[in-house]
Amino acid sequence: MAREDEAGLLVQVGGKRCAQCPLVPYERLSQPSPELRRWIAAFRQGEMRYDRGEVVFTQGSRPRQLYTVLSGILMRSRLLEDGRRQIINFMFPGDFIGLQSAVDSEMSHEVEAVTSATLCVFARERFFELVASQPQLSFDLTWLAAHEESALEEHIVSLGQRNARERLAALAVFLVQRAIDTRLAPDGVLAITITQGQIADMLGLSLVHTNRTLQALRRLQLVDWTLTSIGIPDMAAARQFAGIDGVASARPRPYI
Amino acid sequence: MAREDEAGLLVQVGGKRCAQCPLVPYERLSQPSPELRRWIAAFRQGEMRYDRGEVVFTQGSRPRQLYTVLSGILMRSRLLEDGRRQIINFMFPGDFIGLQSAVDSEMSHEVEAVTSATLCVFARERFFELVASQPQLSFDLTWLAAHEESALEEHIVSLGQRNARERLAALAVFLVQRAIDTRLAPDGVLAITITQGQIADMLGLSLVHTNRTLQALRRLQLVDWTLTSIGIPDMAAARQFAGIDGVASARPRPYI
DNA sequence: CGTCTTTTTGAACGTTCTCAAGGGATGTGG
DNA sequence: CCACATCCCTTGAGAACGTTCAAAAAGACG
Repeated sequence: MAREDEAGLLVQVGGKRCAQCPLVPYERLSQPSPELRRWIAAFRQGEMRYDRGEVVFTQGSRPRQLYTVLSGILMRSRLLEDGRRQIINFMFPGDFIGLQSAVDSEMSHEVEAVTSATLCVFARERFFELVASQPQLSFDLTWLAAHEESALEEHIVSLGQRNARERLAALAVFLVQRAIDTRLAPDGVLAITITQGQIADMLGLSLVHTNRTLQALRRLQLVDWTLTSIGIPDMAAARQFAGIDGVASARPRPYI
Repeated sequence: MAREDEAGLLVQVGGKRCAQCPLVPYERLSQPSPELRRWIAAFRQGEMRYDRGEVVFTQGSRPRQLYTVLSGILMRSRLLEDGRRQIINFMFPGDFIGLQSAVDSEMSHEVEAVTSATLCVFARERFFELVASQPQLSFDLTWLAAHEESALEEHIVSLGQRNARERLAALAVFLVQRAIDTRLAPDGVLAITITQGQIADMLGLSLVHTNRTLQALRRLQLVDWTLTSIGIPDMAAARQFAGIDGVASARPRPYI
C-alpha cells in the first residue's frame, strides 16, 4: 500500500498546468509575479497524489524531490526505535515539504497523507539553481521556515506547559484556524479523519486519557471533535481556555 | 539591567574585524569564500556583548537587527500570560538569531544570554539585498533553518514521549554534544550555569521533580550536572538511556 | 454478516505536581 | 566581621493527573 520512495514512478508530469494552480486563487497567499511563475513552471516535475495513510517519504530517507502541498492535509511524525511515535505537525496547502532534503541531509521524520492530497514536485538537485535565480523565492522559503518554527514552538509550549484538556483545545484551535486560513473550512468545520490514537501521538498522551479528555471537552461544549470532523462552537472561548494569545500573522503566506 | 531593544545604543562598530572572526577557525564550519566574506563584512553593523541574564530582544518585539552568535550560549523562550515560561532551545556559536524578524513578523519568543555572549549584528532592512546577492548565503540559511527545525523536533519528542529521567538525559546529551561540536567543551565537560529552575522550564517539569530526577541520574552515574557545569561520564550509555538515535550531521554547519 | 478498526468504560497503579519548610551558598551594607 | 537578604537546592507528604491493563461496545468496511 505504501508508495515507492523512489523518483518518477508516480509522478504525473503534465497534470494540471501551473496556470490552473489551485494555490493561486487563495487570496491569503501572496501572488507570485508572472516571471516567478514561469520559473516555477519550468522547474516543477509534475504532481503526485496520495490517499489517506500513504507515505510520501520515510524517516531516514533522502528523497530526491521537494514538494509543495497543493491540496489536502498531511502530517509528519518521528518514530522511535521502540515503536512509539510522535506526530510533529500537520501540513496544509501552501506548505513546503522537504526543507531538510533541500540541504542534502537525511529526513528526520516521515510524512504521510492524512486526507487525500496532491503535491507539486520539484527536483532537489535544482534547488540551489532555483534559489540563486529567484531571490524572492528564498525570501518566501525563509518566511515559511520562520512560521513553521513558530508552529513548532507553540507545540512545544503545549507539551511542556499545558495539561491534557488545554492541549486538546489548543490542537483543535490550531487545526481549525489553519483550515479556515487555507479555505478548507469555510463554515468553521474541518472535515478531516483523525483517530484518537493519532491525537494521542500528537499530544503525548495515552489513548485512554485522550478519549476521556475529549469527552470532557465535549461536555464543556468547547470542541465538537469526531472521527471525521472538528468543529469549534465558540472560537474565542476555546482560545481562551487553551491559553492561546490571539496572534495572527499580518503578512499573507507566500506562494512557493 | 535589561538592555535596550532599540538599535544602535550598544552596537560597537569596528570591534573585532571580520578577518579575526572567531567562527572562522571552527573546522566544523564550512568556510566562506573570500567574496562572501567581503559581503558579510560590508553588511555587518558591529558586535554586541551580553552578560548572563541579559535580554537580546523580547517576545512580541520587532527587532531591527539580525544576529549571528559569535561566542557564548543563549536561550530562547516563550512566555505565557500567566507567567509560566517554556524554554524552546539553546543557541550556540554559529547559530542565526532572528529568522522571524528577517521576514518582518513579530518575534514569538524572547532571547536571553545564558553565558556571556557576543553577537554579530546585521541590519534587518538589508536582509533581502543580502540574500539576493549571495545565493550561497540563502542556502546556508536554509541549512540552519532545517537543522533548527530538527532540533525542535527532537525537543517535541522529548516532551511528548520521554519520562522525566529520559528528558533530563536527552537534554544533557544534546547540550554537551553541541558544545563539543562548537569547541566549547574540549574535554567533554560544558561549563555553563543553568539553574534547576531553567531545566524545569525547558523540560516541562516542576522544579521539585527536576531536582529529584537529577539526583537519580547522578546516582546512576549517567550525568554529572551541577549549577555550573554538565559532564557525561559515558556518552554512549547516556544516549542509550535517553533513547537517542546516533544521527550525526555529515555536512559541516555553514557560516553566516 | 463477519472482520477490522476505533471508541468507550472500569479499576489499580505510578509518575509528577503542589504545598510547605529548611538548608546552603553568595553577596551587601552596617 | 556580622547580620541580613537573596538565590538556589533539598526534603517530606498528600493530592492530582495521567498510564496501564483488560474487556466490551460501537462503527466502518467489504
